Order: sequence, then structure tokens, then C-alpha cells
Amino acid sequence: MGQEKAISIFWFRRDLRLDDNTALYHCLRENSNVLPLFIFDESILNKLENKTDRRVHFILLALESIQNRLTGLGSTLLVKHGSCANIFNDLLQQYTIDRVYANHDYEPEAIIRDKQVEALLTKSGATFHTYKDQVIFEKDEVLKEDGKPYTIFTPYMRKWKSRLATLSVEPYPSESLLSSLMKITASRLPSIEDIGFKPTDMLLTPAVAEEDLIKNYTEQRDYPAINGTTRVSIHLRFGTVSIRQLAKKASELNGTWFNELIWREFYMMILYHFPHVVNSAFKPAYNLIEWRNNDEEFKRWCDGTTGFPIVDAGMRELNETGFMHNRVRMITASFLVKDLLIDWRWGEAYFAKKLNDFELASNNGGWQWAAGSGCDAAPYFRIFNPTEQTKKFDSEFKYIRKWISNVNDFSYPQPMVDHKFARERTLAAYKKALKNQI
DNA sequence: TGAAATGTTGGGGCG
DNA sequence: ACGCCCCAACATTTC
Repeated sequence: MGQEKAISIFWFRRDLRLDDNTALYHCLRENSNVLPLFIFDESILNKLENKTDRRVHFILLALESIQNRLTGLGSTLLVKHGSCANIFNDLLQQYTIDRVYANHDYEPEAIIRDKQVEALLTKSGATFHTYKDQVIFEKDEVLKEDGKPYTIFTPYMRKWKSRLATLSVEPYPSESLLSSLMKITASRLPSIEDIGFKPTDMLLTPAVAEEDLIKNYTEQRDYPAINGTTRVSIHLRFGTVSIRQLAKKASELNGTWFNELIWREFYMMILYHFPHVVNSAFKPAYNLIEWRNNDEEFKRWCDGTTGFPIVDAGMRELNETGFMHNRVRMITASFLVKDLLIDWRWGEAYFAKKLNDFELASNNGGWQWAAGSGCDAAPYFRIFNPTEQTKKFDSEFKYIRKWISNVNDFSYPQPMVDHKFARERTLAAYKKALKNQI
């Protein structure tokens, strides 16, 4: 049943906000009859083995927030569940579609998905328009003088900042154009059960960090007992905040925090130019390390029962909340790779499963950094001592006691390895693999 | 955004 | 006063 009037579609993906949204802005400016769409992609949801997933819940909460605003304007968000190709085919049957708009998504599987959707739209006479939105600089926008991508952070960061200085990054006033949305009766959003998941304790927290938090970030960020980090990562993951807004604040308030935003784009750039990092070491020699990969030891790391309080506290925070303080991410990662000599990919996969703010590029970059296998990574011999790290960053055991109530009891496990011994074992394994190759 | 091993320095105890 | 030793504190090198 075709409809008389042609429509255009704005496809929400990782940009779940109405304000300062690049593709939404262009879509609303260029079209007068816009249907906003979100798809719960079954190929993604089916891969989530745990059906109590805060990330799915977070998406739903963000959609509810958008829906509340749209129903006030006499419009509605269309939320579908299924395969993207099938859903677009259905929509093409139902409507005459002129154009579809979306923001760039850079992950390898998303690139494939978008190519498929573009192909089927084109076949039906519709056009697909995509825009840069989730980063300040993408793909080939920050390159060395010789045209090659950077592999070291600091020179990349300098070039990134100098490029930013040459242009003015203005917000896209998409929210002021919402009158271009289709006027239709509000459709009900699916419940979390409708899409096969269970409710969680997830909340839609404010997306923009307090200015004082950003100002004090440099001094406070390393102490996990302090709420000294800004927790914007989940908002950047799902696009409930605009990177342009954050970059503006960062440039005004704190250089250290600014650099963290640039690290994010650095790792996205690395993933784009060096997609092999998804499955293997950035530096090939590191693929030759003979990991021990002991399943029981891996389980103790996952469960937070290694007997090293700072490691166990971190893993318990992750397991219970889906979040882990960044200092502790480094400590737990170093422990898995360099005390247990377990393949960094095992840890990467576990974090991917558990982290609310999971982002392929950053997670992979962080793990390869910890393993020493990445670009601009920690040298392989830089091995964290959990006891020293505790002395420096949680000397009063405040963070540790928050997550481990029995840390001083007989019931708390003994350390599962001798750190000094494990350190020597890892240095030997790395040396063997890297012999004559660096 | 590391920590251990090794080297250097200088104050104090002591004969 | 002097040499010797010890060792903490700091610096440098090494992994």
C-alpha cells in the first residue's frame, strides 16, 4: 500500500539526541516530512548472551527521552526490532521514500551494514546521506605531512589541535528544526521485554559533566575512591552528548581531559586505518607471545577472586555495575596480561561484554596498550605491581573496601600468584617472542 | 599512565 | 681529626 506523499527518514544509531546532531540537522533542513527511526538490530542483540544488559536498557531510556519531546510536537519516533535490511524493505513497501539520513558509524560491522542498506535504498530509487558527527576529525582528516596516518599519540594530538584551531566547530541547531518532522499519532515504544531483555538498574544520568569535575580532573582522576572522572564515556558511546559540545568545554577547562577526548579519536583513527588490530597485535611480533591461557585463572580474574584486592575490587565493580574506574582498568589489564600471562584478547572480550561504555576502538586500544602490543603502547617491561599501585592510588583501601567487604578476613583468598615470580615469567616470555624482532 | 635493580651521596656512629 | 662502615635517600639504569 503505497502512500501519496513522499517521506524522508532520519535513522538514529549512535547519536541518540535531538540537539547538535549533524545528520538530523541536514535532514530536517532539506526535507519537510521526516520520519525518525530507530532499529534494535537483531544481529547485534542476538550476540548479547546476557539478557540483562544495561546498554540495551540505556538505549531504551534515551529513546524514551527523545519520544517524550517528539510527542509534545505531535510527532513520533518509529522503533523497530529486526534486521536492518528487512526493516528498510518493509518501509519501502509502506512509504515512498526520497532520502535516508544517518551519521557515520566507523566500526567494521557497521560499515558493512550501511553498505547493504545503501544498496537496497538505491535499488528502490531512494538516496542515503551520511555525515560526520561522533568525532571532531575522522578518517583522513588528521594525517602526517607525508599523508600517512599517525601511530604515535603526541604528534597526532598536536596536529589535531592545530587543525581544530583553523576552523570553528559550531553546533548544528537540529533541535530548532523539529517542525519538519512528520505529524503522526505517537506510536508506543517497545518495552525492554518486547525486545527480549530484562529491566536493569540503569539510569539516564545527565550527559554533561560539572565544570568543577572537569577542572579538577587532572588531580583527581587517578584515585578510584573519588568520583573524579566525568563518566561521559557512555554518553559518547550512544551519542546522548555531542562531541563538539564536550570538546569546547574541554578546550576551555582542562588540557588533560581534552587529551582524553583526543585519545578516543586517535584509537578510532587507528581502527579505521589498521583494521587488523581487531583480531591481532598492532605490532606483529607480539603475536608470537606464548600465552599461558589458563581457564581457571581466567575465571578467578573475571570473578574478582585473585587475592589481589585492587584487582578484585575493580573486577567486582565491573561485574556489579558495568563500570570500572580507568586507573583500575589499567591495573586489572596489566594483571591479566602480565601476572597471569593470559592473551589480552580474552580480557578485551570480557570487558566488551561487561562495560556499559564499551567502544571497540577504545577498548582494543586500551588492551593493546596494556599488553604492549599496540601503537604507542606501554613498553612490554612496564609491569604494574598491584601493591605499589594500591599504595599510590588507594592507600586507605577506601575503594577496595567499597567492593570487597571481607578483604581483611580469613575468607578472602590468598594471592593466586607471587608477583615477583610472575613478573620474571612474563619478561622471559616477551623476550623470547620479541627476540631479534623489534 | 611502572617498578626493580643498581649506583651515588652524605650524615652519623664508632674506633 | 680521620677513616671506615652502615644505610637512608635520592638518582640512574634496566627490564
